[in-house]
Amino acid sequence: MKIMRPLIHPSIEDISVEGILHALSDPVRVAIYAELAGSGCANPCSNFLRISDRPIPKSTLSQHFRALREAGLIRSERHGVEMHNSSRCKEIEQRFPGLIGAILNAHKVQSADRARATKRKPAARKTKAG
Amino acid sequence: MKIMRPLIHPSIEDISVEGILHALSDPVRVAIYAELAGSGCANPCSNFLRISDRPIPKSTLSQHFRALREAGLIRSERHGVEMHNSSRCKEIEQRFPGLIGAILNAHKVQSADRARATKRKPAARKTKAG
DNA sequence: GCCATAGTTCGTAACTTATGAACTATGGGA
DNA sequence: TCCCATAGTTCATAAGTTACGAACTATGGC
Repeated sequence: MKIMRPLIHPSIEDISVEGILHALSDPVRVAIYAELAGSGCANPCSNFLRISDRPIPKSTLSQHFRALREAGLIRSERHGVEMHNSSRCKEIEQRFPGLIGAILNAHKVQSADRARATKRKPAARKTKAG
Repeated sequence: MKIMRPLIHPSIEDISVEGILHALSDPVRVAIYAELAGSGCANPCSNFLRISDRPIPKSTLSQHFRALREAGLIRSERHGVEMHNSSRCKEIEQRFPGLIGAILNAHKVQSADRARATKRKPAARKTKAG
């Protein structure tokens, strides 16, 4: 029988800057994390199946949540059939003051810039830069 | 004959948060970048051959500099036989205020924590977490 | 021209990530 | 209690990324 290993949540002193930056260096994961950090309450994974322009397969989503969890960014708890995912931002704020806020703010700036650019020339999509 | 392609420096509006975070999610690259951002003057690549606990092969170093450069974090200019690498932190500060400062500060916090931990049990090395 | 120094490119082996298929885990009926 | 539906995980593997030695380019000095 397949093993369902327990959820891993690193303790605060085992969270690394590199791990945080790596976890948030993926556009889907920052988007998820921004949403979680913004909303006060815990969100199930399935809320995020359509966070990107194309729907995300649930195996992929599951791996993204694992990446965020194991980097120490979120806490996941099973509640019945679904997962309650919430940001660990207060703990991280204590260890690395200002880090999460600055990243989320930069992400917001970038989203706003992109929304403006898209409004100007709506046909241009999928460009990596410019 | 092999092509030596010109150095690529993205313009400020083409710099992405994800790109910055990815570039700085590598321990060698944050260390290099922290050094460059801290020192006022431009540094050649060869200054960093021994920044890590084990010496970094120069082909690897070259790729790390390329990653930093193409993420928009540094500017590299050839001066004679060597490269002058300097941080683009002022430009980035304009686009993403507080981001670089928070990351460098977190990196400093983490280095300090690790130095203390190493002093307590000096034999334990190479552990990823704890 | 030739050598030394600094850095880049290329090939490839090692690692990482994305995803479909098959699975586990839980709760709600019948 | 068994069966089904829903939510998420694991596994296999294909696709993509990274590290590094060897061979190269580029520059300056003699």
